[in-house]
This record gives sequence, C-alpha cells and structure tokens, in this order.
Amino acid sequence: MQSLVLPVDTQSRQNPEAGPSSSSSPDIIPESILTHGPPPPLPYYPSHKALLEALQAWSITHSFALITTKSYLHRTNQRALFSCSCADRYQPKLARGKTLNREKPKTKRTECLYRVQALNLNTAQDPKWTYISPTGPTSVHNHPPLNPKSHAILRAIQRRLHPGIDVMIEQLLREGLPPRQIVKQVDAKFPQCHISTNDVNNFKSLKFVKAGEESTTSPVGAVESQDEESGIFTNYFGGDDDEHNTSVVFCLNTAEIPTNGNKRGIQDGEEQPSKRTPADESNRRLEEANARVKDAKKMVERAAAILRAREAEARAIAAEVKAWSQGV
DNA sequence: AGAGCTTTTGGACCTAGCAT
DNA sequence: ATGCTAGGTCCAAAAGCTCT
Repeated sequence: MQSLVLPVDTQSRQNPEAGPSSSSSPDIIPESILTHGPPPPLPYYPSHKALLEALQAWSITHSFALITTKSYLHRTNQRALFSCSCADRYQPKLARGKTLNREKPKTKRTECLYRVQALNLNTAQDPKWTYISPTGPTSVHNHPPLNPKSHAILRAIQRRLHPGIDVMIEQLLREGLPPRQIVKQVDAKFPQCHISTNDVNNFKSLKFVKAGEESTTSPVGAVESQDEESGIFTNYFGGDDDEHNTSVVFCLNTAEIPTNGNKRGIQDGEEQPSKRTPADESNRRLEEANARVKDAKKMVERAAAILRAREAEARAIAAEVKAWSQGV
C-alpha cells in the first residue's frame, strides 16, 4: 500500500485536485495519494446493484467512489467489476462531425487501477452477490482523496445514503424558501453533502417537473400522511427490491407546480392569511419547519440504525466470505 | 444589479458487442 | 478475463431570460 507504481501516460490527464495551474510535470506523483485498507466484509446481496451500493457507502468514507465498469457471464455465474470512478481515461462521446466546445474538459479520470471483483455465487434465479478483495496494483489508487465539491458521484452517493437531504430540500422548497437559504440550512445539517443553489434548482426542476408530468396522467396528489412519507424511505433503505429503492418518489400537489404563465407560482399561489400579522405568520411557518426537520431527523436516525444492522450482519459472515475467496 | 428560474449543454455513467 | 469502442441515458453545470 505504501509503494506505488504510477501511471503511465499522464499527458492527456489532469490531476483533478491539483487546481487550475497544472503546470507541474505530468509524471509528478500527487502529494497525498489516496490509501485505505480493504473493503469491509459484507453480507450477500440480492443483486450486483445492491452490492455496489453497499460498497459505494463504504467507499465514500474513504473519499472515493466505485462504479460498475464491467458486467459479464463467467461460466454459469454472473460477475462484475467495480472500479474507482477515476478509472479509465477521458473519452469524449461526440456525434460524427461534432467537436468539443470546451477547450479543457472537466474530466475526473486518472486511469486509476483500483477495482473490486463482484460475483454471484448462486444462480440468476436465486442470486447471492459478494466480492473478492482487491490485491496488488488493483488495490491502490493513483490519485488523492476526492473532494465531494467537485465530484458529483460522491454527492450523489451521500444523498442516497442520507435521504433526509432531499426531504429537507423538498420541504424547504414547499415553504417557499429561496435557494440560498435552503443551501444554508441543508449545509448546516448535512455539511458532507456540499449542495449548491444549482443543486437546489436542479432538484426543483427535475422533481417538480417530473411530478408535474406524472400528475397529468394520475390525479394523485401530495404525500398525505407522515406514515406514507416515511414508508417511502423505509422502502428506500430496507427494501431488497432494488428496482424501487434507488429513487424517492415525489408526489406533489399540482397546485404547487409553477406554470409557464406563472414562473414564480409558489410565491404567487400562496394563501394570503390577511387577518394575521406578518410576525404571526412567520412564527407559524417556523414551527412547521421545525416539526418537519424533526421528522426528517427521525428518518435519518432510522436509516443509520439499518446501516448499523447491516454492518453487524456483514461482520458475522466475514469468515465465510474470506474462506470462499481463498478457495476460488 | 442581483437573485430566481428555465432551458440547454455536455461530462459521466452504464451496458453491450466484439476482439484479443 | 480483459480491452476497446459505440451509443443511450442521466443529471450537474452553464447560459440566458425574467423578475424584484
């Protein structure tokens, strides 16, 4: 883990954390190469996706992210390769005749060799996914720890692990808070997620527009009760059905979706409690906001409890996994 | 002028097919 | 088993417009 053979042709690469100067020689080893121990033993998972998500949860605690780079059939068993998100080199995907507009593509790729082999020990009908711990050159990174501020995949994993982030953004948006205020509040509660006003706006356009499209086909309105809302997150965290637990379903009242003719619909569409003083109204909204934050806290605590339980389960079968991988 | 909002762009993820 | 390539999809970031 200490000595490293470092990459090869780095001319076409940039060290993503080196800053804009990049005047240093391309063969210079970054000062703080990312090093960490092997992944923790994990329980068996019902799909390679579920295993990937578990390993991703571990990887972000070591400031890198794993992604699937290969999935193939080995004899009768399905296998997959999970590589560091910095693996591979930058390969722009452009249509014929098109050129890259940006002079300096914002690639994060460093041809990092770190990868984990995943495999299904059982059949496709009764899947049982686990992994083989990396060794040799594939067990080391060629880049420093990644900064979530400039690596969207790290932020995305954080948000998957902390659904309270999206809940909070959605609630604050509903309250009509401006993006800057939302960023402040979310950052105070989830400093690791590093959200920006752009994140908030993207969240809004993506989720609200999607909800708006769905609501045109289905008249179902908002999440009616807290039970229903928390049920969504129970599914998100605890469900084995990974087709449905990777994204949170947002159902909003169509009345809350801004229309073309009313781009600031949330403000303009608000009720006007004319008899109340502004101070009363502010206090009421503050109380509501506090109550919602409390609910979000509970959800996050429950999620953490599930995570701890899975880790305990993982430790229990560590020896079994190890024995199997040595026998391969 | 600055903040908010919508739309567009293009980087990154993911998978599959074929080659070695 | 792994490398190479192509292409579809997703979504963060940028660009530009609107509103206060």
